[in-house]
Amino acid sequence: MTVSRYLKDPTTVARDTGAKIQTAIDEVGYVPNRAPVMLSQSSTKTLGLAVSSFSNLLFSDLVMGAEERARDYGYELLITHTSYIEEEEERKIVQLLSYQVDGMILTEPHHTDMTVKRLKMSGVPVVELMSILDKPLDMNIGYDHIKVSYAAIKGLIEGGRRNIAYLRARLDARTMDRQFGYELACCEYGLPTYIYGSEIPSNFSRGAMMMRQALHELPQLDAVFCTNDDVAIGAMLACSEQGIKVPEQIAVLGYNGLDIGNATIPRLCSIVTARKDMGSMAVDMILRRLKDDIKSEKKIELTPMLSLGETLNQHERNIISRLFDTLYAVKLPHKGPNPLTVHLTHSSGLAVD
Amino acid sequence: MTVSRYLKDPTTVARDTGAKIQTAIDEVGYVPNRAPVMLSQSSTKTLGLAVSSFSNLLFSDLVMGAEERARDYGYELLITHTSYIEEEEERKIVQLLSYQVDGMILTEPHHTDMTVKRLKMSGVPVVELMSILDKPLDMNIGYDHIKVSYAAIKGLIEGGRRNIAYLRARLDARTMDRQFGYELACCEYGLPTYIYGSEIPSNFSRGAMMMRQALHELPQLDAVFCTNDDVAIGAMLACSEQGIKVPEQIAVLGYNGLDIGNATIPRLCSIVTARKDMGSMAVDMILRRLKDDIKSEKKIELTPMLSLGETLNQHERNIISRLFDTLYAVKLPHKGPNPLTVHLTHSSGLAVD
DNA sequence: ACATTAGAAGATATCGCTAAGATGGTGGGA
DNA sequence: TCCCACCATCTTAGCGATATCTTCTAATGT
Repeated sequence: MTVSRYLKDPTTVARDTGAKIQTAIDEVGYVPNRAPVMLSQSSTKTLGLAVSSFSNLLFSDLVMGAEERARDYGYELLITHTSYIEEEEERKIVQLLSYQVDGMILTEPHHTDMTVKRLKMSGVPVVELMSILDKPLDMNIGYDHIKVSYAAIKGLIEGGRRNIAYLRARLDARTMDRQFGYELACCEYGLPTYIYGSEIPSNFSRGAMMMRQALHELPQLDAVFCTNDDVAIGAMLACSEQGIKVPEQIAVLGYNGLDIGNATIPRLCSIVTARKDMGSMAVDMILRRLKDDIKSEKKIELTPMLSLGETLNQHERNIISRLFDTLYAVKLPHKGPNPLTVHLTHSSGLAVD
Repeated sequence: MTVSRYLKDPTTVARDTGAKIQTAIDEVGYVPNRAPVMLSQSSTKTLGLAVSSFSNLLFSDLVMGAEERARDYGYELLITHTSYIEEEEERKIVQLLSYQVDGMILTEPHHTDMTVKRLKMSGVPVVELMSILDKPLDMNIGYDHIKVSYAAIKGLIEGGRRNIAYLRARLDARTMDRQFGYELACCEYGLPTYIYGSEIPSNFSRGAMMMRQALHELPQLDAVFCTNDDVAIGAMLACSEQGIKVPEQIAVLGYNGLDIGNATIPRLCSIVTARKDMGSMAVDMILRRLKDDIKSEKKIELTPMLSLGETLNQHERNIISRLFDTLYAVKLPHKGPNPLTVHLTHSSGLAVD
């Protein structure tokens, strides 16, 4: 008991007793067993985070954001990945719950029935990240990828592009959302849609291969919308290989705004998502809920930005940026500054414990 | 108790009792608490894996290899990352040990004294991956990056290159090993060394920037050895931007053999490390140790391969490949097939439980 | 010298699961 | 009819940290 008290707060123990304890701890390399804490009903100061993949750089930023914020408040993360598969997510969520996490952050929009039941019954706060959902399990932060893509394609069209292809990779939910927004915009303007997908498992090469195929089949092609930046870089490589000028002949638009896009010449123009911020905001949301159980914020829809890359011309970038702003003004209940900023300012004043 | 028995093996319980239990479990979304298992001294069927980073694709392959193999034997992984920092590794290893893991896989070669003590005293099997170490904590699988780099540079020199630069990124141990091998080879042939490093935090852009600087300062440059494939791709982009022909004017050699390198034109020639295999071999090693405590294999030095990329010419690739083979023949105690193959064949017959 | 008190250390019970052993209830054979 | 065997289920104890309560120790004032 004295040891326990010493570990929690050394000043509650007599000085020389504390010294003896510390010596013994160093001697044997003692590490507390957290099982008893998990057994008692008390908080484990641990949050679970199930990202879709470790091989997509998208999620490493998210992990960093969540982990930094969690550490600020004395929380730890248990991080796992679901491979974009519902059944895998189910397994991993069982694992996380079995460790008695205090909260859970998820990045996939769809879950098995059993997963939903377990999360509801466990009573832990849950944040679903990445996409805005119609019926979130609990809390939700993300983008409406349909609307975002619709606005981006609309911007390309209003900027003068007429034959826009969509290059997609893995068939996850977000890829389909983007496709839907793309089709919506093309349809509205009576323009044709060209969709390319490939089964080669590599995003980078996949992008190049799809682009080669598109260039081969569509001499009239003047823009490509890529489901992510890896695919977009691949597409750019294919263009440069065939001597096609970007953006003069073909515009290339990426999604997520990963660092990669800043290394190419020209730099890739991409729809930037606030990955790190989503991670830290999710932790904030959960901790606030744990602290005073106020269900204030349940859903935060974010507005993307457009990166400064030159694979769209200036005029097109301006149009899309303006459409993104409209998007936001239309969607949110009241006008005001960017919701991201509002939230971060607000939450930075959050005091947990 | 009956519930416990049912969960472990449903046939040990009367059929209708089992049905009632299952109904109740589904009803409440029951998830077992693993704290009691952690409390008792019994195996948790859990291994800890501390990779250096989630933002390096290198490690996602490693995670996949380890996780698949672990699952085959009914084990789970707790995955965390150390940001290449010893103190961060110390924190994360305390976390993993506090969960009573049965084994530990690490990817960093250096540890704090306290970390070493804790691992030793905990008695869990430890595998250090990536580099061959002089004094491994316990078991060890990896490459001798000094020798590998030395052989690669020697091959470039014997192939006719005279002004070879080394482009490095983060100053981790493996980067320094590669630099040492590079310097050794250049020194042996009386050739100058040119080392470029940058503080820009992005690997991809960093590679391009370093290469631009090298091209500017070194008109005589005829080869670059890159500490990883991200940097190498960046270097290739810089070459293509300045109209420099690869490999005719400048050879580019990468390290790790990530998929990215197969999407470029020409494809990147890279030193391929068996990342996924290292993950699964590490799990094998630990499970074998746990099973029968035979300390048979303690250290496995792997031989790299050279990818088929065209950023070196055929002649150069042949020389380096031959040197890699020599490397292996020299190093291992007896001649024979590639140790990787040997091991995998052997371990695939491993029966745990 | 003794009473009082603050401060330090100890005792106890608890969490959920499971190994091992105990108990209960049924059917079949003598 | 009685007893035993067997299968199904129940009881008990124990893992390690900690909240709470109790006990011990030593120093101070009178």
